[in-house]
Amino acid sequence: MARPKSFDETEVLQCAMLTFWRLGYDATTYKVLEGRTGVGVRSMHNTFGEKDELFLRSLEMYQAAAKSVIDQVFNPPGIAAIEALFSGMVQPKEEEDVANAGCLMVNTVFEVADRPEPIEERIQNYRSMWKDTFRLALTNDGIDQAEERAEFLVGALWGTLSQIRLAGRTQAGAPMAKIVVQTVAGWKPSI
Amino acid sequence: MARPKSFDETEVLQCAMLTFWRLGYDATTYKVLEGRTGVGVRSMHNTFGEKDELFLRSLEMYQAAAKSVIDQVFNPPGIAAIEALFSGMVQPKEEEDVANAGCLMVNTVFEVADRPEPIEERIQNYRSMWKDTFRLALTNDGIDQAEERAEFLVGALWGTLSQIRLAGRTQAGAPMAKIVVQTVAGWKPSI
DNA sequence: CCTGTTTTGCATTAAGCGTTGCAAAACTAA
DNA sequence: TTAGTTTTGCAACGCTTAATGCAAAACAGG
Repeated sequence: MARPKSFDETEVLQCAMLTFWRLGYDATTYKVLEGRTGVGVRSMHNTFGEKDELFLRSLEMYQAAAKSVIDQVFNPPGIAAIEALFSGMVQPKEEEDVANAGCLMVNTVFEVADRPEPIEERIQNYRSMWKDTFRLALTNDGIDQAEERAEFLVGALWGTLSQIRLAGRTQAGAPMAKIVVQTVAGWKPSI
Repeated sequence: MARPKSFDETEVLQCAMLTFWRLGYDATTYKVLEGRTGVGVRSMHNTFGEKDELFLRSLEMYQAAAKSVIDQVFNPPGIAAIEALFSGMVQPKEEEDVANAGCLMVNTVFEVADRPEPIEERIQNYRSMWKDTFRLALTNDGIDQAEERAEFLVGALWGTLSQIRLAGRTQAGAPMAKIVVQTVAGWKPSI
């Protein structure tokens, strides 16, 4: 009935998400994405709309992936899952290309100063997801003060992810970058 | 003999430094600085040259200020000084305007992806300054493994500063931002 | 083949930023 | 006052990026 798209939409979206993750918001231009996906600027703009919409959809895809990891690791929810999460973040780094990109949401907080409402809302939602996960795991194992401790754990997680990206971005931090991967239980930003 | 400048050079430089610190590299345009200092774009460009030169001089001014703080706190150099440094970072926040800007050098690592040689060199130099400071303090008190422990302390300091800026930039981190100030022993970015 | 719809490529617009040219303004020293 | 030097304001240029208009190309279905 009409001319079909020459590319897979979710595939291109994933590439955009990974590029935002690795390169940051500013450095990820439609032109850069054209170079990575082979899809023309006009076509991407046609299907994804404005840049912020593409970015928002990238954040959503990122969160969905994180959620599926949570479902695996926190099954059942408990202290053991929390331990597995944090210990899973320290691993020898094999491939050079698997960089220490940290967390897309945390990076965004650092790099994007004035965040549009939908973006900020998504970040808060993501943070809540983690806090809820921790709280449930704590209460399931009968730990008290679950609320405060969940808050503490989110702070620990996000702070750690900050440090991971910092290490990956400084020459002096290179040695650390070789043993600490931003991996969340096997989930790496292979690009 | 000739028309004099209508502004104090170091005063404007300090304003630039604080603006880079608070708003980041990108958001600090000559236009923004004109709004803050009242000095015309052309005049600033005339005296400070290209933006990267102004930024480099800002980093130098920042480091000089940090060095004078070090000279005060680490006098004499020792474990007590290290304790004073870290405990000085946790203080109730009085003025709302004193934000959690973290550390200009650390922020730059996060925000500026491709850093020119002189900028990167300055950051490394700054890091070395802190490492040397810690090493001296440790050896002066007869602590062994001073080299590794100094490296550890720099990591702890920079990581903490990352978390401080992160907290200052998220709505969810606001409660933390109220008790953790980026103050390094009384040195605040009052702007 | 033909028709209708969508994609795609090219060019363009608009905005922001760093940077520079130029001439008028401002000031000091004689 | 005058001469000489520097600052300053205005405008413009070049560049990058986001976003859009438009017409040709590509395709599915009749």
